[in-house]
Amino acid sequence: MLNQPGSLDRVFQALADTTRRDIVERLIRGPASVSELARPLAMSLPAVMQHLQVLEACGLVRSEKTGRVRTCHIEPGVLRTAEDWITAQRTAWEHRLDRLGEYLTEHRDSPDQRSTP
Amino acid sequence: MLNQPGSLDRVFQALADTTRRDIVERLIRGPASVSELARPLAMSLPAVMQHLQVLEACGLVRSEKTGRVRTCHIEPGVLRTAEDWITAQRTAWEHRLDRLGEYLTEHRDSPDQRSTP
DNA sequence: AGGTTGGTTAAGCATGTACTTAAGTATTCA
DNA sequence: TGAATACTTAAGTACATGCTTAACCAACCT
Repeated sequence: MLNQPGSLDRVFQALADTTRRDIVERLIRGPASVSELARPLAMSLPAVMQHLQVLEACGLVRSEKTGRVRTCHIEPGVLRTAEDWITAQRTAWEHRLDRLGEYLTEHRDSPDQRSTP
Repeated sequence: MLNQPGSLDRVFQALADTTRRDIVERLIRGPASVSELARPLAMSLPAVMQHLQVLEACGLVRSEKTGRVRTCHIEPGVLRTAEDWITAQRTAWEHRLDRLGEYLTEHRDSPDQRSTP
């Protein structure tokens, strides 16, 4: 749908870090403030903020500040774009296997060897 | 199943690059040699080799050399591990929405405001 | 044998990533 | 008002990434 060219790059990049995936898993269970997110993580607050910026930059997380506390929550739609790409590949793979199977049963008795039909 | 701790890190990292996703999309349609993979890509052969090393390091791609040509093919199981993580998050999110919906209909007439039930 | 094809290794370079510490700025509470 | 809380900004560092070019090796072909 509304996918800029480098959009998948950023989403997969964001997910390629345990800390960031932990943050996503936490936010899936409900919104949280920055320091709530930081509490279980073994790193400084600024480091957590930088992870949050990565997650916001790719649209996985939104946040708004009220008073002095910033509350973060997920935007689950972006997870879909990543999931969709992977699913598309896997289903393409399975279709290929199906076609390969058809080919093999059709040519069951002719022993000609080609690399890939 | 057999997931080392940093395994998802490597898979998502591998997918976080357009060139590498292009290689995966190509290999989904069937095995290919290194130079077949390199042909449509606007970069040197060594650069392609390095991308292939990343894809092999995370188990997304296997390759074997016969004669002087190395043939690459996908290992679709690893795509599953990435897909599974994302799917798990999305379903957790949907369950949360369901629980939230139940809560709201049950307390439809009591206007007490809590942040997250 | 000698050249071409297909891949590999090594080294170097510019940028990006994942932190750190130190020093801010607003809010809220006592 | 003045201290504690909740972030924010800036700057610096160490290491990883994504390329490049140059040189090299091992089939194959003629």
